[in-house]
Amino acid sequence: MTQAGRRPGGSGTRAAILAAAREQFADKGYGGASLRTIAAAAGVDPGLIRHFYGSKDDLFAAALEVPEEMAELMVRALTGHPDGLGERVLRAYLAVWEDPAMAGPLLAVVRSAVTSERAAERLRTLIGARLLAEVAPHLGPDGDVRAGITAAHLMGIAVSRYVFRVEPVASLDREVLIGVCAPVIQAYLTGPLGRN
Amino acid sequence: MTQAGRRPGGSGTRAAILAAAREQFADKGYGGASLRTIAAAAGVDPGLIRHFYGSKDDLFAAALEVPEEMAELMVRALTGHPDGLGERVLRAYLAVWEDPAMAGPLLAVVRSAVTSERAAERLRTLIGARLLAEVAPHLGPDGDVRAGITAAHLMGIAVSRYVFRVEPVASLDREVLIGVCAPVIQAYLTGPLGRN
DNA sequence: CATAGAATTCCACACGTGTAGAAGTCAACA
DNA sequence: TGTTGACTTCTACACGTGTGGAATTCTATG
Repeated sequence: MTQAGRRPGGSGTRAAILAAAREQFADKGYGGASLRTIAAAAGVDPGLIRHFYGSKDDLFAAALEVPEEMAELMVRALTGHPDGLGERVLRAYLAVWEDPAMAGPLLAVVRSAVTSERAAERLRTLIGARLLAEVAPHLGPDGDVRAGITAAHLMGIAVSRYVFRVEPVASLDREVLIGVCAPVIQAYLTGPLGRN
Repeated sequence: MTQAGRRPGGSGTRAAILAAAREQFADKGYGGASLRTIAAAAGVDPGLIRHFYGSKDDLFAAALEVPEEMAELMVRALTGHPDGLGERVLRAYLAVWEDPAMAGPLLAVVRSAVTSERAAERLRTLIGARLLAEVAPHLGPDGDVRAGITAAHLMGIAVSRYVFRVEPVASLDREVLIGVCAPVIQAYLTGPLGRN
């Protein structure tokens, strides 16, 4: 078809590959996305993936490089004034999942974590090393339990709403969701812990 | 190696295949488990899978046939007296996930639902058709929101604790977990809904 | 005892996968 | 203006996949 050889002008091929990879990994997971499919989506020869990124694993690692910024956002929301903490955290969390640029890599991590141990480890670090380590100390004793259970609840919301799309949570109005869950998040983070 | 032909005596081959399939699907998902791997785990020729179950899809469907019984348990816990509802539900839920016979198929559904649309649909039916349909009416108006958000929270706990094994929830003492979360489940199901 | 059918093994096909390397073409710098 | 190196294409390999079917041996039914 097309002739071999370099194309004239700067060709954002490398970026196109990464974008396509993020998309494919996000909705098929590591195992489901193939290099040939990714290359096709990027309108590019499969060999270029190898040329730019080496192996599939390396490409995958590159595709997951974004969510640091997301952890930053969450940490900022979590380490503010205790007033309105629950609502602020929940809003920041939902905002992350509704911004395609950040939700993509997140979906990729989650969709892949069920199969690839590398992705699972990445997810654990994302939650554990960043959120827990930086936030737990601000929450007094039992801070790790507070942060951990909060993370579990938030993950349940994201998985139900954005990954598996289970009704009625998937199509629940965002403000209603916030109205119902924010007080619980607030309580998990700052209220009395459990029944006493 | 072994001669072809039927073996003497009743050989629980069919059951062995199903058991191996459940195990493999549970920890690799639909895509990750291969017929040859399943056959090897069952100590059986791959051809037998086709002979007994037809296609991989059919085998998968058979492997997911168990969780009806689990939905039954949850519904029974949910439709009892409102006193101690939260704790009762949470205990039943954790019991299901800690019983290998039921957690296996559940893990298979969750691990596969990220890739196979069939598994995702199954998960939605499991939660939607059974739990929601039978339980929501007992919870008054907003019953579907109550049940849906409760399901989301529970799913978050299971996913964190049993699928991704995110700390500290993964190794949290069960009684502590119940102590912290049961009141919230109770509130989601029967308490005032959200801030007013 | 004969015969139909179930259980089991093996072989083969067509396809998709990740990886590898060879060869061609252009850009940038000396 | 040459030459180096980055970019691009194609072809190929070795392997694993789900599926299909032929051949063999046993059980069960008549």
